[in-house]
Amino acid sequence: MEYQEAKEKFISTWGSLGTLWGINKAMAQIQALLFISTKPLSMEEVMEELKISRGNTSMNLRQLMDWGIVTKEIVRGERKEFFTTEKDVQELARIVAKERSRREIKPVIKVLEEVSSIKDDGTEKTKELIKQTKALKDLTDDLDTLMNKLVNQKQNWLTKSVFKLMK
Amino acid sequence: MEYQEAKEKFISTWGSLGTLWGINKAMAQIQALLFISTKPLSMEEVMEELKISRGNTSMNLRQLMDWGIVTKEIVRGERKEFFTTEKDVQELARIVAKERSRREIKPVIKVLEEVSSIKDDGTEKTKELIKQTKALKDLTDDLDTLMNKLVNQKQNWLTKSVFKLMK
DNA sequence: ATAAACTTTCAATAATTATTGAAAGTTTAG
DNA sequence: CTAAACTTTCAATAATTATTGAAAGTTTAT
Repeated sequence: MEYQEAKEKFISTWGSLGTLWGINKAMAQIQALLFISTKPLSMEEVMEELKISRGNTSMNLRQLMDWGIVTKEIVRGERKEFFTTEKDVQELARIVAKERSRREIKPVIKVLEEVSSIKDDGTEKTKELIKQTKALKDLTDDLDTLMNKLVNQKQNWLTKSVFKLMK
Repeated sequence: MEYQEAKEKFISTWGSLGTLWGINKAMAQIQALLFISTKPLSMEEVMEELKISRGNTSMNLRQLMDWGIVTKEIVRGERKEFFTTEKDVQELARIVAKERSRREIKPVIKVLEEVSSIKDDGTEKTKELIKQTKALKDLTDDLDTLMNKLVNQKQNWLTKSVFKLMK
């Protein structure tokens, strides 16, 4: 496999995987492109490489910046803006985990708390609703805590954690 | 909040959360409905409760069965089929984690392996592609391993794991 | 201040994904 | 075997989500 083919394969795979880590295709592809680039890229270059419109590029770069995954670079002597992504995969994973916890998991925990604390009217169906949503809330809470714990240990947290759990 | 409102809130929240665990809205809603039901439900009942068509119900129940989350129940004296979902949240999480690993993570690892093992032609960009996809592959591998380890410990695995990592 | 270089916004449109419903298929009872 | 009861399939359609491109906005150089 040649460089160009490998590059395209990587970008498209990573793009379609976007859903797995909760972002859309274009966003994931832009991030992938920056991730294997040896230098910061301009909007023009991103558009060109991925064959997407200026508007799309602009919006998705903004979202990536909102997530904290991509940052603007100033290149001296250049008028236009350049972009880079976090290059350390561990740091990347840490950012993604934190953001997903904040954006998706925390709000769900809140709803589960509300639902599971309705008044027990003594009926079987109410008891079941309370019991099951409570269990789900506890599980979600635990998963969220675990994720945040994992992710807050700097340096090789994953490897360390895997090792710990193997014992 | 009354039972009916709480129920609807739970089903719709869980439905919109579907993406987080990788399934679609209707699938997630059906699962949610079964999850808080005190008895197996027929297709008719599911359609009725969620206001969705027969075809949609049939297809999504099938998918849930493919995932191993929902099972058919035979109720004596009844011609039609009834459905139940796994009621234990830990077991549920275990099934979901395993399926996502198999369906989504493993295939990505395979692509990352292919891409990261292209011939190093000595250019900077090829080196960068190899280095970064390799790092991503290792991370994904670690996450997958961790997830499977977590999930294969029966009984309170999550609580135990959280505890372990707190030390 | 003006104009060029560049970025953002957003209504229109395209692409994708989910849903319907009716026809075809299957199973069971008699 | 036949008919009723039930389920599945799938082409058509609806709903949702992503993308475009051009106008409006911003910044910088002179």
